[in-house]
Amino acid sequence: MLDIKFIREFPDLVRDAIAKKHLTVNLDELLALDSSIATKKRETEDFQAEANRVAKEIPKASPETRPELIQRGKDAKASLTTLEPELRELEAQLKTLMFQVPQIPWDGAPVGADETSNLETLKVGSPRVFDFVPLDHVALLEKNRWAETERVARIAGTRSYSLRGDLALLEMSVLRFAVDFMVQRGFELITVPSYAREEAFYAHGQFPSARDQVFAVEGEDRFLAGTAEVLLNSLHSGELLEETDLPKLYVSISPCFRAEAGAAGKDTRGLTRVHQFNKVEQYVLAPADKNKSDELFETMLGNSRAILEALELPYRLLETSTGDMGTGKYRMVDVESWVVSEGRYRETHSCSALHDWQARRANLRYRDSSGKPRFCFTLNNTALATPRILVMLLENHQNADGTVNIPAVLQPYMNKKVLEPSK
RNA sequence: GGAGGGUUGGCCGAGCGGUUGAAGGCGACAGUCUUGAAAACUGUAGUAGGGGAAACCUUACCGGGGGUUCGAAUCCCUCACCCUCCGCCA
Repeated sequence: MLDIKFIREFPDLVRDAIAKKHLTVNLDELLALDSSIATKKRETEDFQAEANRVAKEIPKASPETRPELIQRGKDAKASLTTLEPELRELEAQLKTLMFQVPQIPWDGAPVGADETSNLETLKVGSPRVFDFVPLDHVALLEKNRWAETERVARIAGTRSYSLRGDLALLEMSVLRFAVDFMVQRGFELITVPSYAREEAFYAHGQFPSARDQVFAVEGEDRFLAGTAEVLLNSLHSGELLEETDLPKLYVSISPCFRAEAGAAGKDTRGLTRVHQFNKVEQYVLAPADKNKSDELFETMLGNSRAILEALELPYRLLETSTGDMGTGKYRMVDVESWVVSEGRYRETHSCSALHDWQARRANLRYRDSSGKPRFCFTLNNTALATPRILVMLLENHQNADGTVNIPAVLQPYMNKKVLEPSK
């Protein structure tokens, strides 16, 4: 959500952002609604003032003048009973539109409709040259009996995964490694539920636009979160934090649920795209300072890069285009890691800065040094997500005999150097 | 699931139909005192809108939403959350 005052003052900037992000938001309607609300509000407030005035006089009034005053109060109220619902209706309409207005993307973002306009900015490490024919991760799973794909699919449906033996342990190890890594970098570990009320999804920005990506709990106002960010973003809703509390650096780990609507036929095999996965998430609540936000963005991106480097995986950075970054975002950099079997990089991390767009929705405020309440800036980034990262770990670190080497940083968690087949 | 009690400003807490945007305390800020700090004393200060050059005027907000009334923090309905007891349970 943007500040309505900002939209009034710079409608062209907003119009430009809508175009760059390839959205269809009726800004003219929004502005028209805004001005008719102003008019109606003034009218309503006049009657409210009259009603207040009368109500104040009545206790002091003589018995003779009282009936007349009460009648005036009744008249004012009668006008209000028609005006107030009209005003409420207009405000509801405005709110609907306000929820759709995007954050202004930064100047450096490539302008384009979708991911084809994303710009590769850095490549780290180079894809391994094999002296044998490498297997894809699904073949490695089968060969080593590390998964229970078919049986579990019968019970839970498609896009479900289940790991066995050393690979199940590796999943826990790599998650724990990522948590430890983030804690070492000064982030506080906080665990959160994987579900939340509708309100939190609006605050996060996923609702209303991407509602179809979210699983709903039947008969309840509860939805399964696709990321811990949904919960973290509402953690301080309604509070008035002190500037000295900021930035708040959180790392969280949670099961994440995604409906994957519209992805039918995509990545149907293996561990790349599943309905439930685990994610270690970085989330930062920052003061409303663009430079500070930029700085934190680099820090968070650096964390993800360091994790991938520790896992000895080649990766690249993509500066996400305006059409691909998402409505609320100021800037997004995707981190993609090398998938041997596909001969390409696939997204494993996504680093975003939203400035105050989310904070306005979630009502995240702090008192700045001058004592004035301000909306915070928010940022988030993946630290690590399984099982997708296992695809990269298996394929990149495989041996000719089908075994898989464990990266040095994970060996202490596994107490071994090579993943062994299950029986 | 059943039965009660609660939710008030940055925090704690009083108020339970009209003069309460809300006592009192803490914390914050400014000043007096002090070499400085503390203590003490004095003063300032809610949030979000609208109008105005300004002084200032005005509207809404006492968990969310709705209602009763000329008038609601106070009464009613509803939802959410918290606490206590009972039942069930990892």
